[in-house]
Amino acid sequence: MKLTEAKAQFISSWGAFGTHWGINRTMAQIHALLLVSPDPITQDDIMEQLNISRGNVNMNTRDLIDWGLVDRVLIPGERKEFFSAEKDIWKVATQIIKERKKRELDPMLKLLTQLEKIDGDKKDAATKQFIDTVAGIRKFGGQADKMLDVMIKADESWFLGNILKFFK
Amino acid sequence: MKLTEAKAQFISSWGAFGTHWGINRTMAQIHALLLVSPDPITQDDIMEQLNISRGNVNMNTRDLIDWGLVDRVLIPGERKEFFSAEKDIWKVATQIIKERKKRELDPMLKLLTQLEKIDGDKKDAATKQFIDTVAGIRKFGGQADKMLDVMIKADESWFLGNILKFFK
DNA sequence: ATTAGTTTTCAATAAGTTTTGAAAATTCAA
DNA sequence: TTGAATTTTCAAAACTTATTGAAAACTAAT
Repeated sequence: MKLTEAKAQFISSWGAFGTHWGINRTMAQIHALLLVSPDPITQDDIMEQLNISRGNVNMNTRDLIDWGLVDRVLIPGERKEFFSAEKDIWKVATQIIKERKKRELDPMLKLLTQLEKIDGDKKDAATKQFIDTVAGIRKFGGQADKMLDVMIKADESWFLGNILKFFK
Repeated sequence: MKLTEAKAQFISSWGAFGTHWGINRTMAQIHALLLVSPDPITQDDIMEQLNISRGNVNMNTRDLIDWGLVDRVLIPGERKEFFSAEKDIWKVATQIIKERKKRELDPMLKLLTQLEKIDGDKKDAATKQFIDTVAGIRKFGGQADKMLDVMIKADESWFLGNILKFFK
């Protein structure tokens, strides 16, 4: 397989992969393109390589920047803005975990804590079932939350070194 | 807050939550409804409680069954089919992990392994960058894969007990 | 201050996904 | 068998989300 073909394959698969994770196809493709580009590239480069409109590139690069996965780069003497992606996959992963935790897990845990406080007879089967289910999810979520916090703070080599010992 | 209100809130939030994870709103809502129902319920119950069509209930319960999250239950003397969800959240989580690993992670790792084998001059910046990026993702994915395998096989109390010691 | 280059916005539209509902298929009891 | 109850299917419709492209806003050089 040649480089050009491999890049196209990677970009397309990364895009499809992203859709399973609530990330839109184009955003994931732009991210993939930046991941395999050795140097920063412009809006026009992205438009041309992925065959998408300027507006689309603009919106999706902005989202990628909000996610902390892409940076604007200013190149001296150049009028246009350039974009580059963090290429260390550990940093990419921890950044995504950090954001999704903040946007999804934390609010869900807050809600579950509220829902556990319902008034009602704890002897009633429906009430008991509800409280048990909600409490179970909340406890599990709380453990996941703690675990992810440690992951975010950890350093890759420490983490992988230890996780392998743990999961011997 | 009263039970009915809390259930509605839970179902609606679980549905919204699901959309961030590539699961459609209705499927997540049906799952939520089953999670908080003490006894198995029928298609008609689901239709009525969530205000959705028979076809929709049918398709989404089938998907939930494919995911291994919901079971058909036969109640002696009843003509209709009943549905019930696994309520142990650890089992729910490991089941989801197992399925997503099979459907997404495993094929992605297979592809990345292929892409690393491209022909081309390893001295060329673009080629080198590509191979490095792909190899980085593949290695990281491989570790995640191993870790998830252990989780799937583990028992909840063992896992949470140890993970807390690990992440002291 | 003007202008050419560049980025951003956003209403219109296109594309994609979910839902409906009625017909077809299936199941089961008599 | 027959037929009533139930489940399944799937084309059409409704809804949701993503994309375009042209106008507006911004930026920097002259």
